[in-house]
Amino acid sequence: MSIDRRSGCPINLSLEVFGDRWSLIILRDMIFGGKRHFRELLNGSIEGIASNILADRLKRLMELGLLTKADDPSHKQKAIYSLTEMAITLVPIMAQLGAWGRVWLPVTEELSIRAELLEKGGPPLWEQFMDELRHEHLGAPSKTPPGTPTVRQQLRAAYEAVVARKAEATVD
Amino acid sequence: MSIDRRSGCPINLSLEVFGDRWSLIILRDMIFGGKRHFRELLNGSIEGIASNILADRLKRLMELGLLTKADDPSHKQKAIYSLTEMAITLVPIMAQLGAWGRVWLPVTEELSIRAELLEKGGPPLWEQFMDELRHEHLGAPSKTPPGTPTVRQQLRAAYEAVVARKAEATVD
DNA sequence: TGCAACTGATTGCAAAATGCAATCGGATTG
DNA sequence: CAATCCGATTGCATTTTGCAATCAGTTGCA
Repeated sequence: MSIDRRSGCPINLSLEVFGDRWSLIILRDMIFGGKRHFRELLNGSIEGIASNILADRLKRLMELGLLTKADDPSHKQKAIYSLTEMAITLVPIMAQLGAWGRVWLPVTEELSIRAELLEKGGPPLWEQFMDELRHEHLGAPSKTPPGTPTVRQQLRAAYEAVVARKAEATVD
Repeated sequence: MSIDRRSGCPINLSLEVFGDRWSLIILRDMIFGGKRHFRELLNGSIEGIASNILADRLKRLMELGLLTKADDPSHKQKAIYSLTEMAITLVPIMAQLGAWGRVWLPVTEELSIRAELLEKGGPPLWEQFMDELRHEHLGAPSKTPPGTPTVRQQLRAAYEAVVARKAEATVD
């Protein structure tokens, strides 16, 4: 289930990592949704992944070096998954993918608001977000000045603003 | 074979477009390799796609609006495939994918030199390249000043420089 | 005129991946 | 001590993929 090296082209090799239906969805939920546990990923995502596929992909992503697994100290049978630096540096790719999809595909407003925020913020915001992820997942010291709202807070606020506005619009 | 809208998330929808093993490879060969005919794509790529898969993906990419097909006036049964604007704007994604793969995956130098050039050139070079692609595939007037070396020429020159250096190194 | 080579595909078939539902043993909660 | 939650695993039907062979129409050349 590891890489089979169809060719040494970077685009081909990248595709061998997440050129399937689920790997990038799982990483999206971990990066943007903050999901760390099996059940969160299983029930939390809109798309509804099957548990056997999830188990298989988590294993595969660990073998490829994108995730690590550790025991959750608070709960003996709970495992906590962490992003590695390799996975965290996917943020710019996710941002570009989101920006492209927003332009060309029938995205829904609630779900594309995050992509819009990331697009507007540009590389500086991506860097801040990666810094936060390194802090959460790798225990690295955060470089962002205290008091700055986190990117995840901004993402959540933007999402809820859209939902609230939509609810209001249906009342009118 | 069209999009099934598992969810309206931009990343999910993007994955439904090219979250398979071949679609992005075909687009890569058209964008970077300048391939326009069935046989060029079939025999030209390093990875070796099967003809039925190629036919299926070309059809699918046309249905999704990423490619168009036209008769080649010089040859009654030759078809010429063109990139649409939707496909041309994948260049930044390709660049980011290449940059990521170059850092984290066992790429070969000959095949990653293009990714390196695109990374070093940054967004201005991507824009120039997209402009050239619009000229080639959509018949748009080119905005790049005359005399400027095309990006494809630069890509080719960089590739051949690596190959030549490697050949020399084995002689020494 | 004849024929080989080339054009964009199509067909048949085996193997692999996917999706779904049910289930597992251990841990925790009430 | 029963119910629930934990990260998975199993069995099975469906779908997708990969490979080899083949297709009919077109072209170049003798």
